[in-house]
Amino acid sequence: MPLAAGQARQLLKALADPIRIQVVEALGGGERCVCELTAELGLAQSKLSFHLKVMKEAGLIEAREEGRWTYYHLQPELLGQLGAWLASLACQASRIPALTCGSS
Amino acid sequence: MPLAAGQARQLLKALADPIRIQVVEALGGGERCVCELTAELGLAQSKLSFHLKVMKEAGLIEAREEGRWTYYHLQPELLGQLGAWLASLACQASRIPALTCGSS
DNA sequence: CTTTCTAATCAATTAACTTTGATCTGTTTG
DNA sequence: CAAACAGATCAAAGTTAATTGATTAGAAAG
Repeated sequence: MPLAAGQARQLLKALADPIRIQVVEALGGGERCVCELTAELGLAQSKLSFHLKVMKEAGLIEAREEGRWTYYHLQPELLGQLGAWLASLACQASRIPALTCGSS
Repeated sequence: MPLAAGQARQLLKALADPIRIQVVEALGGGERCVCELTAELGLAQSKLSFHLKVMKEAGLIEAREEGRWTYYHLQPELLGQLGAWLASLACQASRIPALTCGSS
């Protein structure tokens, strides 16, 4: 059982936003501090901070404080579990063997 | 390249709702008509209709009309692609080999 | 052809989420 | 310790999404 529906919902909501997708993709390249993210994505500090909070509360990302900087990184387990949850739904709806239905 | 970020966003938004997750799970068990879904989920007809529309516009589900009934079913390809997109993000963030990173 | 049934749509309300600018806290530097 | 910096937080405003009840359209049955 990969993930409860309630937690899946919170993760999906935390991902279902263009800015937050950009953040996830940026963090896919490795840990970033907030100042790097504001520069890379061209966002106001407080706006980014809001979105980081939503993502952190969903468990999608984690913060690491170092001096006066805060570094964020993806929390890959939950992302993977969400992917598996979706893949298993897709598999229920069609028996395409390439999709690793509910196994592992 | 599993899925564009923009389409992923629309799919995620279409999934990020408790009612719509219930619908997806119900449709995971196979095609259902609207009247069955209203009964199973205990929803007002117009409320369900609204959510079905959101999901259909995202490409998550498809409708099939038959007489005076409309049957809905999952569109497994997009679900699978979304799962793959998430899994590849998870893989970027950690080299857990069990997650089929970007392959196939 | 009128009634009934399924389901979509619409307008109005309500609720949820985002953005913005300001302020506040903690950290480093001079 | 004062100034500068990184970030979080907050309240107000703006925007988007969801709920509700009523209406509408098409299909089947009487």
